[in-house]
Amino acid sequence: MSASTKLSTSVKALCYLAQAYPEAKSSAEIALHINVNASKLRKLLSMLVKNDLVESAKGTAGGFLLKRQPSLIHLQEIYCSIEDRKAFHLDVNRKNIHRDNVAVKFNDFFLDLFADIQIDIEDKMRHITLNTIMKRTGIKYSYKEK
Amino acid sequence: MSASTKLSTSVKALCYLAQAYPEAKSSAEIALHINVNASKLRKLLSMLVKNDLVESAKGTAGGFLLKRQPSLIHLQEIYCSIEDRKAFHLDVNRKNIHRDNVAVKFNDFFLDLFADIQIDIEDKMRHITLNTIMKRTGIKYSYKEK
DNA sequence: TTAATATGTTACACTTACTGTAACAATTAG
DNA sequence: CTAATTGTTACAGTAAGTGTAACATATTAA
Repeated sequence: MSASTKLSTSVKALCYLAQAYPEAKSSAEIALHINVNASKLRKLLSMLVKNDLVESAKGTAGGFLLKRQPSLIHLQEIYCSIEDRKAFHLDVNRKNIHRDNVAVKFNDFFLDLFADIQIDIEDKMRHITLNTIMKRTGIKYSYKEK
Repeated sequence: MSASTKLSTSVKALCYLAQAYPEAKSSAEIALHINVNASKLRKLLSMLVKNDLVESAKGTAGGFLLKRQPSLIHLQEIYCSIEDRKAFHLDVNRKNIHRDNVAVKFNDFFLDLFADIQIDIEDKMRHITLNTIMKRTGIKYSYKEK
């Protein structure tokens, strides 16, 4: 699953949970609704659980529940929860990093550049909340305090 | 070869050509110097030739030659020459794009977002020239008009 | 004309990564 | 105890990436 697919799948699932709130939804039901494999979805959701965006309960009446209201969940959190490898992953050739000083400086240069780019991307995402996305896509907003 | 590896390899090769200017260098010699496979390097260089950053000559006295001075070559050109797939390649699930209106709006949302990010990345790269990189990495600048 | 050299492209075997699905242990509720 | 559910692992099948070699094309020099 590419980074973009993972991100959009996660967002769709979160929107669905916001809609369903405060009712918990099973991975099977979410998967059916957003048209992905339930097992795959559980992998994504488990990461969102670890990052405190979603809570989960096992067992008969279990399922997934949004842990925060949509206006307090931004895209950067979602992205960082599901993706540790960066968009512009640095895999500059490390074989010759000890060859000479110039190779090291090249490496440092690109490392800095890619880090900068990564910061820009995350800044952009930090300003987009789940709420924004729901309004933009016309999803009915039914999250209210328990 | 990942996007970042392709980019840094290309930049190293271009710096070497700037250094060697106006002498043409063969792929074998460049490859030896920057420690990559010559055939692979030729693939990259052929793309730079098509995008007018480098000129090439076949035959005995052939090789590759920088076509523009380093201050007039910026990273965005190099990046776009060797990479048509975008850093944040959109492959949002297209299977269910016809399912309903919400899926279409989700798709549009992410398409816009990723396009924005791409523009930011390319803007950043547009402000970095080969000259900048050479200075930063301490490579001697020996490009002069023929 | 022939030999040598170089680019540009194709091919191919090898390996690695991705994909989709299933399976199952752990946990919970009734 | 049974049914349901999460969270994780496994696995076969497929796709993608990797490194190298091979070769057609072009050019120069002898």
